[in-house]
Amino acid sequence: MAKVLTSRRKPLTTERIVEAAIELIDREGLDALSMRRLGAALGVEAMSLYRHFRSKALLLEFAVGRLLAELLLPVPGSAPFRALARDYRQLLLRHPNAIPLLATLQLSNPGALGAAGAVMALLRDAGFDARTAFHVLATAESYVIGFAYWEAGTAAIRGSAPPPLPAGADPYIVENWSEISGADCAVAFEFGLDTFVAGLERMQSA
Amino acid sequence: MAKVLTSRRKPLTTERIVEAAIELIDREGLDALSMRRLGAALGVEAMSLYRHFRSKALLLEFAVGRLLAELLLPVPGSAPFRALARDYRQLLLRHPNAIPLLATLQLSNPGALGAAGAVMALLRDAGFDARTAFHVLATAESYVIGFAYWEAGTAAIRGSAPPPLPAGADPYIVENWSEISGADCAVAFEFGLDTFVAGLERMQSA
DNA sequence: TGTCAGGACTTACGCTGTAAGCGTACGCTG
DNA sequence: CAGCGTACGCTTACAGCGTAAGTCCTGACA
Repeated sequence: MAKVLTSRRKPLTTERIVEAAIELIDREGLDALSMRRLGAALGVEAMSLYRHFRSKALLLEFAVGRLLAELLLPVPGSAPFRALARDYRQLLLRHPNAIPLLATLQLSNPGALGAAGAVMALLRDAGFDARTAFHVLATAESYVIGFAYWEAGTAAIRGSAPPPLPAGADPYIVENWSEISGADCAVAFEFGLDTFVAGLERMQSA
Repeated sequence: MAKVLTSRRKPLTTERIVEAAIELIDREGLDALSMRRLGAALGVEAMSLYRHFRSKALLLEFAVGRLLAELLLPVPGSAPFRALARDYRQLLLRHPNAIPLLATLQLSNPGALGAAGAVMALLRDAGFDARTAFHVLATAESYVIGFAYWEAGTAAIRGSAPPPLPAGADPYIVENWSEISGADCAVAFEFGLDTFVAGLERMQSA
């Protein structure tokens, strides 16, 4: 099985392809990831990639798994619930072009299952039953993913200078436009996180 | 300006195009919306659409605006905060194929600005300052959008029968697989909403 | 040395968004 | 009623996409 390639060209492997795909997505965006361009980045023709992945969709699935592996999964016994959400957010900030990929991931993806398992174990240790833990997981994941989209959708109004107010906006928005356009995403994220955790504690104590 | 077309063909208008686009997305999915197919649905060539929209992206922006118009915006004085989130969720459930469109909408979109203004006015009446109202809006929108993705990403495991457990899953997941795969999305959504509102109340009273 | 197989390459098809230019028929003006 | 301007739909064309099918080279082993 051991290959000794004397050829100058490094052999194509699934790992190398996935790595290059993520690199290309990070650098040039999701739309820039075409099989031809990915091949070119690897010094290879597009069709050669199909030796290793049946389809582009499958390749992307592997890329998602690879990205999720960057998550620092919680050590059992620790209770870094906030830290976990923050860590996931950091992952999305490191790979903003991959957000749609992570948003549409299926729970059946091995990487996702691994992460979900770790989080649920954490929540079990905190005293949640399985179904509630699943709900908490759903809520947290929803929030982090949704917030990433919110951040992208409001990025345009967060330029250094308060941008020109779009015409026809609601009076209350006009009145507070500088306040709004000056909002800090990190603060906004923490606000939602605090609110959610406060709600969890209140419901747990009730 | 008034046109009296004696021709048999109804004239193309931006409204008719947007309507047809949404119809096509709902019926056949976002990927099925190509300029050629949209043209065909309207009895027209693809390039004719460019008389009315400079690009496909612009057309989609209008479609988003049109979809947001379906939202039942709150009457000032009422306090249907939960109802608003639910209403947005219902919109996404009515147009599941358009979720990526609504997720990536820019706040500069007139439809989005209108909705945001109404929600912020509602929050002001409830006693929030502008910045906090903006944070609440961000959190709520994030949650609803993110939850739609969660729902899509877990749809596969919610078949009528507990689906085959993927190999290599975490033991805790294996143990509670039936509990997990039997989870009800409506219940999960309400759980997160309750948690969030409870947190808001607690932070407001503190 | 002969054979085999794995992996990269070539070609080709139907699809995409859209730039550029053409033709026609309507509605206004004289 | 004649003629014109222009709004608007049509045609052609191009580069790029995912990928099915088939070819060919090269290294490994008998």
